Amino acid sequence: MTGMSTSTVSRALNDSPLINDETKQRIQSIARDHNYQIHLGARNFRLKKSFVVAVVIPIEASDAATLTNPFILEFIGSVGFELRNNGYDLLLIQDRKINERYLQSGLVDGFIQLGHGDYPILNMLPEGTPLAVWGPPFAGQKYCSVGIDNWALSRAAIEHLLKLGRRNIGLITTHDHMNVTTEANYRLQGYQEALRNAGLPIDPSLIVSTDWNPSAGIGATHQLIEQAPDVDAIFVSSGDAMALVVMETLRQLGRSMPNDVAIVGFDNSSIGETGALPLTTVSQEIRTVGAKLLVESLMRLIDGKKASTQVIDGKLIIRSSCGAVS
Amino acid sequence: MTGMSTSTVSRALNDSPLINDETKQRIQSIARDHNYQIHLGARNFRLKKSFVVAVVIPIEASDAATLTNPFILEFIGSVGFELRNNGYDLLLIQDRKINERYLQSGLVDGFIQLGHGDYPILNMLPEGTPLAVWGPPFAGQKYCSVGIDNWALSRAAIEHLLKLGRRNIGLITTHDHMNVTTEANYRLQGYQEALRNAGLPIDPSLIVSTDWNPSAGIGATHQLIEQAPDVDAIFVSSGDAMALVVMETLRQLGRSMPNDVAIVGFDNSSIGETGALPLTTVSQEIRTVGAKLLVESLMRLIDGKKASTQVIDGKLIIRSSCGAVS
DNA sequence: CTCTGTCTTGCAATCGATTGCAAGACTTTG
DNA sequence: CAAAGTCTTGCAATCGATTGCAAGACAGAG
Repeated sequence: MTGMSTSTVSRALNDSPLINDETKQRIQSIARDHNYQIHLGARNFRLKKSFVVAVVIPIEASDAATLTNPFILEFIGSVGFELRNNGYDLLLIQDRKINERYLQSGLVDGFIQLGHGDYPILNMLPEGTPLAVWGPPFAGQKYCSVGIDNWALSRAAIEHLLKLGRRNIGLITTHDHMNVTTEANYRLQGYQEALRNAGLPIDPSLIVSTDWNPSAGIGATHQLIEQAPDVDAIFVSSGDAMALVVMETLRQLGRSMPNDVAIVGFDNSSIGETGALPLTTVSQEIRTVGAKLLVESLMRLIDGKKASTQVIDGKLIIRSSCGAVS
Repeated sequence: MTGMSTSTVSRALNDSPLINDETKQRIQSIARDHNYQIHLGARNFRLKKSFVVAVVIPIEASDAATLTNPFILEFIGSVGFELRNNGYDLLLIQDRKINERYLQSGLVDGFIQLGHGDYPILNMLPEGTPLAVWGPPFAGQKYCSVGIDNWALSRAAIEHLLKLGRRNIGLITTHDHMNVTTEANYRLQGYQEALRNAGLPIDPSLIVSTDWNPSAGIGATHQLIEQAPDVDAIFVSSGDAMALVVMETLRQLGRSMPNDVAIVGFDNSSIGETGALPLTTVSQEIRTVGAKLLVESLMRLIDGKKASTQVIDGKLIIRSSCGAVS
């Protein structure tokens, strides 16, 4: 050692006011010279903190589709950036639900989950579990979430198409869209509300559901064209990656865009920006606002404070895949 | 407690042969009933292990391009899957280089890094640092890496184009391609070797370098077409995402594919598969082989064994973006 | 010179597990 | 019945930090 006791050294390194300035300097410089690294495992154990947050992402190696979703990487990257700004590390958990084991075992201080996953499970968590979920609020939800208003933004997307004179607007959604506690359902509701407000009927043949895999857009497009040959716009609410596949399939089917069919996607992925026809889409603003609020909320919860569910402003980003405004 | 001492309980839960079977059952069932969770922080502290691996990925929130690279998500997902199979968690570190602090402080047991990053830095790490890097081997490298033979596969890609009768083959690469310890350089070497073997000159006007952002493909394509108007094939060695942008730009410039220009990409991202013109590309086989070997190597290093650098078989995946074989 | 108060520093407990060693109970053998 | 051996269990140290409390050194006041 430095001739001092461990308590003095500990206090010196933590810049405690109890320690004489001179001693402090000396100890700190010795630590520096010897390239001393505090053992965070021991420290965290003693302090009952880990300074690690579990980020729960529904990707599975067995399911190629999930490893393909560009929104997920953007989510991980921007949340990780905000966590680091707050002095936390990111433990990535590939699962559809949070596992309390990580919290109870002292491995992490809290959870951030992408999507509500299995909604009832989250609601049954013990009170006080620090958890911030990315997604829109649902009725009766007992935990904190941050997300855009999927319903309103979907309505805005459809209203945009209506304003452009489109009348046979198709919807491509995911199989879970009838489950009330899903984003897909909110997007469906927004779609339906916009049509109702415009006095148009809800035509079931204009609605097609698929799984999450972007390539499922091929079959969905064929099905939609078959069921509703006069479709003049498609809202691909399952994301931009699938929207690109839909556009390509339409092209092969001899439909021109945006003239014959206008397209709107979801997520504002960069892949939609530089394609053949830049994609009109809904931005979730995860990188600009979402990640920051999500992490801020979790930090409050970890500190034992309250954090309320927030709805942030998304954006309808208008590019040429819908044609010019008429 | 259960009436037993902590040592007995500890041994019972760890299924030690020292403990009477009956006692063991009783303790285990009590633990189950009380929903006991071992405190891994304490255990890991005692055992001087963390069962966490740091995965170092060069993504930055400030740099949108990196959050866009589809290969990165595939890498994270498949490495995470393999780690979990080995009982390890994944700590995501967004940086271009590993930080020994994580190891010394007991937070992680080892590192997996995507790409060699700053090659000399890795070579100066203290011996015994458990590190497995994804990438091709470089001369004088002192650490373990796993990756495909970028040189050979690039040569194979060009040979494929030559066989199809292409003679003015362009290369889009990244700015670091003249640095000998980069993948970009290996890809350049493969390109040049194939041309040399075919008795063709290396024409500098056929080589254009860009940054990593896929949208940089627009400018690169314009530059290439201007410098070499008779280009009849382009090897986009910077990845499939950029290859798609290049194809779109060519289309806008009035070139038809694959007739006027054949295209080969890199990484075999799913976005290239379902596009207008399915993309011929080089697969790094990360999901099928790479992640497994990478994690296996790291496990050996963590156990104090040796792990040798490996070159795995990549694949040239032939789709229609080069036209039919003539 | 003594008493009190301020500054520094060290002692020792603590966090929650694991584990070498000792010791008690019980069984087997001579 | 005693000695030796086998099975179980508990004691206590340990991992590397933090921190409440005690105690020593020193200065200033009375």
